[in-house]
Amino acid sequence: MRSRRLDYSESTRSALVESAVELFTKRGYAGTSLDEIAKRARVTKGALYHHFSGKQALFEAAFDTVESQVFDRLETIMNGPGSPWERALAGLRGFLQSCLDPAYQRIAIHEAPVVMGWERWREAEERCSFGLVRTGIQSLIEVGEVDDVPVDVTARLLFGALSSAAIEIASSPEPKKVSAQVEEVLVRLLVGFRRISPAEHGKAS
Amino acid sequence: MRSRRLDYSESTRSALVESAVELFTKRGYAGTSLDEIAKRARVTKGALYHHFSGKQALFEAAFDTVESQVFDRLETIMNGPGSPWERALAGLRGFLQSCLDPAYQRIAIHEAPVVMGWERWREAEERCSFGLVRTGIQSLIEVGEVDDVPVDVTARLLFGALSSAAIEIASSPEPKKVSAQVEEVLVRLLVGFRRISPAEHGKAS
DNA sequence: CAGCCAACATACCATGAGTATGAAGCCGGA
DNA sequence: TCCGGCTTCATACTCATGGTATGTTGGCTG
Repeated sequence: MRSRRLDYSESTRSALVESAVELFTKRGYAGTSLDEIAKRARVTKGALYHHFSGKQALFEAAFDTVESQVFDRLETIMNGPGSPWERALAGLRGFLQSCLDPAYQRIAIHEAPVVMGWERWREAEERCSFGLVRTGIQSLIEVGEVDDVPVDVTARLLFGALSSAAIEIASSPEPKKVSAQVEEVLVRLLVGFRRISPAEHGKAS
Repeated sequence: MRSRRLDYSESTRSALVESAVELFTKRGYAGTSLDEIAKRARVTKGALYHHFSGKQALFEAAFDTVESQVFDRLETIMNGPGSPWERALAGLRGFLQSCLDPAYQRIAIHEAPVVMGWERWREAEERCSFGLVRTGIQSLIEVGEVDDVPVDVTARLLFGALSSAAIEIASSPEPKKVSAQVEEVLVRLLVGFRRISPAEHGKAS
């Protein structure tokens, strides 16, 4: 039988992470103090340091939560129905949508590479959103929809473009308009990579 | 006649900026202390705070120097000889080359958006590298080489892709190979945007 | 129910950004 | 040439904050 203490423990831990996500999103990593995070979770710094080895570790926990949320969502899209091409387009829209979440944007896209270090961030992303972009391109190539381009590099380029675009969208006064433009350009871009005859385009997009 | 004091003053100021560039590049913004920067410039924190209002201001000064270096280089390329298409490709290579500089990479690309805030970074980039990408695309459209895509968004996408690619290149064990792949994919991408007949491709690339 | 240990709280230390004040030397004017 | 002022910097602090060391409480286990 599950111990009562473990329930409590896990509860405070998740409260800390949740608090961290909110505050890191609002004021950034450097701008938020551990006392503040602990206070918002209604515990003290002692509890925080019991559950996490330090500020970085807490940030990575926050990163994991926001990242996994987006990942779950995109995974269902990418493994959903439709042709690889359609799923790729749907995934693209899904990613742009996800990037509108302030938490994902600031924590996972903006600050994570700086706070965690680029190498570690890259590693984590490999198993998450970036990994999906990668496999998406991979499958498009395998099915023959797209020419045989270097997968890693192409995925990196696309991911970078998507991230920038997402921030542009979020910080724009007219997100809807910019979002539509981004989609237009991206589709145009992907179509440029296609092998299939132009007759297919209307059907896919 | 130029005062002697002004010479001294400017000298220490530039020494501080130079020191800041080196240390920020090596250990990042959060990882370097002002005492360290001042010590390397053979002055004390008092001098530092006389010339700059704080750590952020010093960072922005460092940002400006590395950014302007790259800008100067790219500007001569973009305003150089050749067709808009050729100059665009040359500028592209120039940018990738510039991104291999650790200082530009860490300060201007990685940390600046976080330290300065994305809005301010965007503003600064508008007048620098990003501005060049923008005007490059603009002129390609005007000449009729490229379809009439939304300039702002396309520039943002391309710039994001380029930045990511540059980091990928720099942190790769085989930079040459990755760099070549990036160029391949990018050219492929730009060609997808072209209107002109495929016969022109060989000449341009 | 005894005592042990996880789960915290409290009190402390060290570092580093920012500030207040002081000294030193260049510059212009008498 | 000498003097007042002002720029340029140095020294000595304060304060916020990440991290640590130690104390305390309450559930669980034999």
